[in-house]
Amino acid sequence: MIVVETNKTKNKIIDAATALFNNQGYDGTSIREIAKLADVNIANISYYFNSKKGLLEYLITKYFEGYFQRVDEAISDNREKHISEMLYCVIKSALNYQFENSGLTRFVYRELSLDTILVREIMSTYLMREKYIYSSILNVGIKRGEFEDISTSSFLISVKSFLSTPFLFQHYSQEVLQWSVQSHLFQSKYMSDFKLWINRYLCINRIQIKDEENSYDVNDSTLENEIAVCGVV
Amino acid sequence: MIVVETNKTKNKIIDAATALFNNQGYDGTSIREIAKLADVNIANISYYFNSKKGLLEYLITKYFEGYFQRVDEAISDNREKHISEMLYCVIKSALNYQFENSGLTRFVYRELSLDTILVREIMSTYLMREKYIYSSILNVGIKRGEFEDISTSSFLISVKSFLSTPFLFQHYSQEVLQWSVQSHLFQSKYMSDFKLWINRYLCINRIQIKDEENSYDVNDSTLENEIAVCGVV
Amino acid sequence: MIVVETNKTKNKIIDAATALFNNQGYDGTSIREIAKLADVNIANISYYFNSKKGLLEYLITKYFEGYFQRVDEAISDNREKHISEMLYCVIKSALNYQFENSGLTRFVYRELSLDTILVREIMSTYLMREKYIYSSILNVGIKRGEFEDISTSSFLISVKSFLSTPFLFQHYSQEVLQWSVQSHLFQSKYMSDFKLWINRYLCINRIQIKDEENSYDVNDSTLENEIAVCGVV
Amino acid sequence: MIVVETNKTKNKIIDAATALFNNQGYDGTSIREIAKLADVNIANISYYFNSKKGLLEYLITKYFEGYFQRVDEAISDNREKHISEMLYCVIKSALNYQFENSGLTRFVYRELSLDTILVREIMSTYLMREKYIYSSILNVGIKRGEFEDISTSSFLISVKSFLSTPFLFQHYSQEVLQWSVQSHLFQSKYMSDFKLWINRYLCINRIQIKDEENSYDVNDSTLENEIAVCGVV
DNA sequence: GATGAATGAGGCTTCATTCAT
DNA sequence: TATGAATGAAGCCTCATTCAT
Repeated sequence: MIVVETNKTKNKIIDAATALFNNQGYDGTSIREIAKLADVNIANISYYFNSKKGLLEYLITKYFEGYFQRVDEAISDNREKHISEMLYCVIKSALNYQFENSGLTRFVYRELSLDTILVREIMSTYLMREKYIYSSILNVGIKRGEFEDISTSSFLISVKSFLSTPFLFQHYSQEVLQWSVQSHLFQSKYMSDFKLWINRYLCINRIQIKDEENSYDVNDSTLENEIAVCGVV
Repeated sequence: MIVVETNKTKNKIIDAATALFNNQGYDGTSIREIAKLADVNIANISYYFNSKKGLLEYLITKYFEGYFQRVDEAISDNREKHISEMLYCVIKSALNYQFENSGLTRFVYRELSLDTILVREIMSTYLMREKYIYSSILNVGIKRGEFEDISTSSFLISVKSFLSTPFLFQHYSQEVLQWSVQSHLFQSKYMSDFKLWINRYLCINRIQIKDEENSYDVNDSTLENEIAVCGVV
Repeated sequence: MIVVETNKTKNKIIDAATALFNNQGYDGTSIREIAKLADVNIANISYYFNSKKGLLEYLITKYFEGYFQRVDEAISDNREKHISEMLYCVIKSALNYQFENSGLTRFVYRELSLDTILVREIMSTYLMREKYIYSSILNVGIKRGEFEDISTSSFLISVKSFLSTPFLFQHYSQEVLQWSVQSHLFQSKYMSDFKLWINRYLCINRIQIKDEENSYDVNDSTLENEIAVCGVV
Repeated sequence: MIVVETNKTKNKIIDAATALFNNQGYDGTSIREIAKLADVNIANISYYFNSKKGLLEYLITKYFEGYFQRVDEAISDNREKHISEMLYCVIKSALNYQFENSGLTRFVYRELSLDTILVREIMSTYLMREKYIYSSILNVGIKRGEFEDISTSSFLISVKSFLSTPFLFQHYSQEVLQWSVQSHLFQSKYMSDFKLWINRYLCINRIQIKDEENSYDVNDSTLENEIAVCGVV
């Protein structure tokens, strides 16, 4: 019996490229390095992705496809809830996806801060789509009288800022703050901060957002201790 | 009378490099491009900065020296005030500095998200110093009973996130949100959001932060109109 | 039948580099020139030798490996003979090797007169090994009572001088003396001079060194004529 | 009173250039290095010598002028003596000059092993003149019946080899043989070897060459000890 | 599928030199 | 006499890519 290994080489390239792009940036990484880390012949990169740029586009596309899949699922799964709860769940799903693909995520956010043709293309497709999703949620909330009447821009900048910070400052957190954004603790705390934000900034009347999986409570003494151990508090 | 032109060529290089690094990233920019944009011979980059890396280090150093000068001034000028007012003024000064040097700023924030030796050095010097400054303000506030007892890490990540977002998402704001973060309107609004954050998250008792220069009022109808024109609201 | 062409490009580079290094010196030759003379793309030098310095090291290593192979063979083949005969045969082999690779040889001798790290490394390996070989021969000769008790240093400097002169003064011989050190005549005469040196300086009792291949006799009238033709005598 | 310092800067350049050309070769040395070692502005090299090549030519010319001055003096001073004694004294003077300028000497010998236009020019002038001098001495010796009838070429190659070896193998002697060719001991021994060469190869009847200054005797026990100390014997 | 050879373009840096002062 | 600014050319090397196998 022959076990078909679905494209071992291709996956090795993807993993190596993600790691290197993440740490050194796209332009700071050569395909030579990628091939070496992947333990693969250089020509394979051209073979599978046509070019270095093709590899970049593949990774970004892969990132956004996964992102929207997760976000769309979250929307479907939370149709029935209050709009603030839905927003919470959507952002939580998005953030979870990002944490599961943190290397890819940091790299994509960094790359999107450039002014290139590729970036402009991404903005006019994926980011427009994302804007549509989040602004729709906002508008529904406003219409239903759940949310304050804040501008789409303010809302979106806040959301994007919230989603990107753990990744763009990942290295800073580790080196300067000695605090791992990858830890479960951080992620719980970060989500509860978002809950706070929804309540204090967005909602007209405070509501109780239920969060089954993650029953993190800021006053939970166990966690307090964990934080203390981290030497952060 | 002799007019001293302080090193025209060097400044032309600095300006060109800042613009290109800002848009294309450090690794995405060649010294040939810089020399061409600066309308200067390529060898001058070596002459003035030794190497491309030397130019990078010069710009980053220049950025942080200006940053700390502004921040230190703000601290000196606001010694007498409430600590929450002081925090507000310091952040405002920092943000003003960044807006005045927005190209340099975006570039520095992006570069700091990499894992390089240079970045590690910067973190262990400039960012440690910055951490010391902001965490001192936080601790004083906590001791005086003005601030909630939140962790240094949470505080710093919020501050860094606040300071960086307008720059890292500058292009996104323009292309996707059609909203210029460079506008006076945005900057006023952004500062008033920070005032809100201090009051709602940080301060135990809400206080009235006075801000002479910037008497921006969210309900000011003129500005509302301006926003409408921007097509954002 | 498949004819294996052992790396045509690599060999073309080697030949071109040898010729140019020989005439212009290592530092006086650019890899552009080498590539041009070899009729090969410049990047192949990096591809096959990593760097220009790598090419240099390759050539020097190649030279010494060939040199010691020849010398070791000569030693093995002449174990049974008198030590003075053995010395003669070893030096003859070495000199023959050098004449067969005269371009490489001149270049290596010239390069070894520099004070570089590479030269120091070569000295502590290859030249130490060479010293060991020749000084062993000397010591055996002294112990057996065949050779005078002269110092290792004097002996080695004489030997090195003898081996290098035809190459370091090759150009001088041609231009100033109109005498080709590459000619069979020169080489025969040079070896017979060495025979003389062994007899007059080194050996306590004059012996008759037999030299099958090279039955050159200084009084041979044919050769005298050849010399006359050369316009040297 | 103003003391005229005869061109301090020029001399600093000459010294630095000699040292660096000696160790790294002409092509291996940049004018930047020279200027730095001389602690002088780069432009001064162009100012005093027009170009790097001009500096090279200046040094080589300087070398040969000094060389011929010494040789001519030796010839004048020893007109009355036996021709073999004269030869001895001339070579001794030449060698002394070379030892006094050993840096320059090694560098010149190395450079002359190249095939450049400059070298060809030097050969057709200085080296032709040198050839004339030494071959005249040889011919006079032959005519007078003092010397064997050997070819000019053989004679000149031997002489050149003798004059150059201590310099071209200077580094080799130090590193491999642990023997300083700069020492007075070496130079004495080397001259007495030359005396031997004259007697055994060149002269028909052995003569006693008198050498006032340098009464070195191979059997002198003091020197034997000195040699022993050097660890060479 | 995967590879090693080979390439042209362009990377950064250093070169020797010039010129106004 | 001496210098700092500035330059064009060339240095070596690495880049991403192609192609025959």
